[in-house]
Amino acid sequence: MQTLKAKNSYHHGDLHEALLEAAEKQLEEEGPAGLSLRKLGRVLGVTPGAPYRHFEDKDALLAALATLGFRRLRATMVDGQGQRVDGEERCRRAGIGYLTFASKHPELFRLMFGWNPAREVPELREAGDAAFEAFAESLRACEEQGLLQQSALSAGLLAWSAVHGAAFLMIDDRLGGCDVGKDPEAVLNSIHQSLWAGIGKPSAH
Amino acid sequence: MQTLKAKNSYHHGDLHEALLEAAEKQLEEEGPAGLSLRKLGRVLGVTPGAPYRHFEDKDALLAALATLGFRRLRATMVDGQGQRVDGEERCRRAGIGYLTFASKHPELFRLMFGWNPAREVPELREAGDAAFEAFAESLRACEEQGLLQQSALSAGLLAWSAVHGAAFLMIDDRLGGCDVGKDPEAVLNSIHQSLWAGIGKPSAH
DNA sequence: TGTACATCAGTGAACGCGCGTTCACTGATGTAC
DNA sequence: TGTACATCAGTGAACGCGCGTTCACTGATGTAC
Repeated sequence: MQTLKAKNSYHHGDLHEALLEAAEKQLEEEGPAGLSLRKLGRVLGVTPGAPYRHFEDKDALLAALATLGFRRLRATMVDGQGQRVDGEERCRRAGIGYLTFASKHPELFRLMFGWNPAREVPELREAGDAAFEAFAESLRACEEQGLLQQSALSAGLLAWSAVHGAAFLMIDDRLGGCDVGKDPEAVLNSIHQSLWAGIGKPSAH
Repeated sequence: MQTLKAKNSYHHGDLHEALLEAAEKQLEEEGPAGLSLRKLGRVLGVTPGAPYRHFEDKDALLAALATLGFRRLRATMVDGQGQRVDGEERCRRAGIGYLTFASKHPELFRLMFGWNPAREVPELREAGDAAFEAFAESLRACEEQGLLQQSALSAGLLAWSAVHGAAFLMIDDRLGGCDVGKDPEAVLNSIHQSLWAGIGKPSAH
């Protein structure tokens, strides 16, 4: 078994991993249109055919990249949540994780959500659903603690929509008019606050 | 002056408009990767060079398309709002307009928000800002009527985020787990309800 | 420990493709008189 | 109303490009004995 690149050999060592890394870099730097298998090969010092030993075609690479992204998004949210804090704080932290991920990897984030592979890739959808689950869990924690005035499902629709939308508006640089900047935590705190208390005057209801 | 296609002539009549229409159709049917100037020419029965009489390059066409999309999005929201209804109902209707637009023109919607032209196109950004303004106006109406418990700006961040996020989740078909379907009005009503009243128990605050 | 051999991950050359864009051109249109 | 002419919106051919993908191949790797 070898994990490092073998010297004096045209074997790369771990081209599979290297391709994914380089693809992410290329995606972030040049956008989806700038991502090509040939360029990847060039960057890694490998011939154009080499990637096909590791991915069936370009779509498969893209799907793997998106899947990986979802897993990292989930991890970012889960790791941030903690176990010893109450539900509301868990939600807040999950939201911050979400926005932080989006602002650090905007193109990957767009790929994950905007792109659909030509053929179905079950693990991709599963990874996406699992990411949403991390969010849903924090809401169910709230529900169990009696913090919600509605079902976790219904609150989740709004909460996820809000965080997801804020992520896009942030990376598209459309939050100029609002007084929060592009700082994930600031954006999330504003949203969280309004979300929790509602925007309407209580008296009106 | 002529508005109809001249017969027995290679002059198209209104190639500019026809290009935009065909481009939108191509975009919706085959996604952004399937949109090419050459194919547009082919579809319209015109040589590959012809489009360059009307658009400097491909980016310019795309920018024009996105600009047009923002104007229509704004119109959809404004037309739906009405003048004789109260602020909250105006918000609701603007939101429905937003979601309806996204679900009818998902690829255009993605182009409008996800794509950034290589060079700055002022009218594009203006059109985008104007669309947001339609939203903001309905919130200011609420503010004037004393319906909000916070500034229209701060409520607007959440409201816009929520509607924007819901639009993306809807067109990406990620709302399967939530009990609303893909119907714009149903999705918006759920969001609207939670948004207005808040998701947290009042007692907790 | 040494050797024979199957497997694996690369090579390198080639394929066909569709694309964006340019350019000298020409026929149609609209205008000035 | 008729004519000369400038402008305009097309033509058609060509350019170079980078791409995805295939394929027969070969050198390196790891394993069975």
